[in-house]
Amino acid sequence: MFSSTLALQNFVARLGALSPLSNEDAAVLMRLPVDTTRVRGNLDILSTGDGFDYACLVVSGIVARFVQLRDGSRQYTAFHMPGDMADIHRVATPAVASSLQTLSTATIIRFPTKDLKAAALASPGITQAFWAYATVDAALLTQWVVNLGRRDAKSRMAHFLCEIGMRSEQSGLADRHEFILDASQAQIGDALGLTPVHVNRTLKSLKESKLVSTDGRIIRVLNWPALAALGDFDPTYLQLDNRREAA
Amino acid sequence: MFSSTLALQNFVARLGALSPLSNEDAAVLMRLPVDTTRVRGNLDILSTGDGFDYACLVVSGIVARFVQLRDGSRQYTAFHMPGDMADIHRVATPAVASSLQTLSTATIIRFPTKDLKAAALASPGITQAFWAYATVDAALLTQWVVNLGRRDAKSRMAHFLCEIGMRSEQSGLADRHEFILDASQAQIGDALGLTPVHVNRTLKSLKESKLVSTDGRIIRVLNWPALAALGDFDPTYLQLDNRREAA
DNA sequence: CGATCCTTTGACCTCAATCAATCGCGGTGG
DNA sequence: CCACCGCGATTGATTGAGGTCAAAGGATCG
Repeated sequence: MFSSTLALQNFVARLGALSPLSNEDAAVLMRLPVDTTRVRGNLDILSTGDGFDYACLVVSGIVARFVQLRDGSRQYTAFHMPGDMADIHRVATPAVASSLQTLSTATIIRFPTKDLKAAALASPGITQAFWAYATVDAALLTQWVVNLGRRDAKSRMAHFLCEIGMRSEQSGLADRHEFILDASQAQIGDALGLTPVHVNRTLKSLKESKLVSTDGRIIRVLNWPALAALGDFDPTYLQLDNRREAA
Repeated sequence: MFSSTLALQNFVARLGALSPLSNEDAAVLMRLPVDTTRVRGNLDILSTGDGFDYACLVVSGIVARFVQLRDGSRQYTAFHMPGDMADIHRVATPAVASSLQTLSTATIIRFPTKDLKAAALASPGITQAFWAYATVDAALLTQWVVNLGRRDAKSRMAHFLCEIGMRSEQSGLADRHEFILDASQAQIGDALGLTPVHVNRTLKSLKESKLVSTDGRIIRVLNWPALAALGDFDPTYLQLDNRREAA
């Protein structure tokens, strides 16, 4: 498992990979007061302006960002995995708050927005890094748009699995060929714009094509190249630390 | 029409509405060298790392951000209207470049990324403002995801028209009840994830319901409340300057 | 005044939604 | 220990929204 410190380290390392961060900057971030909470699954983490204002770092589990429609249905707009900071954009514009929900049981660290803001104000390097981080988040959103707008169910699912696989690998918890996707098929549907039933059928079809297999919520990718091809997946947008790739 | 200076003023005013900007900061931005270009429609403005690196401010027309798939089809991920700065996120992470295309003939101002970056580095206020601006852009992306993921064609179109209407009004060029949407139905389809044929039918159906009428590329909204209700449209996410609303 | 691009409309088909039932599993109380 | 319950996964039958294919009108422009 992942400890709180490791999650924070992972986050800071990714910031540093995106934007130069001095040792002092990194140290400031690592010294932020850490308030770790275990949250049960399927719970809304109301982060909308109820006075107590925080961003949250995922330690374990998945924290999903969503928009709720009037009819009660939800569209997930991001899945935050361990090491990801959800809602960092609140530092820039508190008014644009998003709703967060745990998919399964999760561990998170709450950082008061004002602490993060103070850190940003005190150091241009930190501001730049936060912004760069938020930019990558927006790049994921962009791909999500493409996925929903232009791909059919199988291709969409393939792209989604590839993204989750790469990001699981990045978090250091798994590798792209075998990772846990701790979400129900209904939740996956709310991410992909599909009904639960069709998520099931789509997965079934991917299994029949020997692209993936599942074991509970463990996803095994049997044929990564074929899955990536089906999903038209190009990982560039994830802005992974390619220093590791080069090694 | 809109002059280059007005477009820049509009942009700086919006920045100021999102994040406090000192007079000095605003003056610095207004003094940026302005290189106005007229670009014919349907042209790609390749902004992907070909050495000459710039962000662009829209003066007239629509500049669309898109992702191109292997099969050549496109998904638009943003429509930039007059007064909008496209691609400002390049200041934070040049690696995350997006492709831009003019829909119809447009006038744009190219700002070398390095000038914007220099302005940001010189003033924390400008950095914050740029970041806040990028955050609103991401909020639009989020809505785009919801629109594609959860709404059927009529509702999707309604939401889209409401957004474009509000933003046209914001640019000072039109009002939400009558504005120019200078895009072909095929281009609208590439934004909404619909085929050109279905865009046509959807519009037809909105006209039959007396929600909108069109005259060439002029959109007239006949019943704003009904259109907004159909599209489940809540303009909060646009982060418009509500000082004007209050007046 | 042809050429080209865009809009509009019709006929047909397909992918995914909907409706409905069954199955399997982990928890829980008698 | 076992019957019961509830959630999630799975599957079948049917429907419907939107895609595809094709052709006919309008505009605009050299």
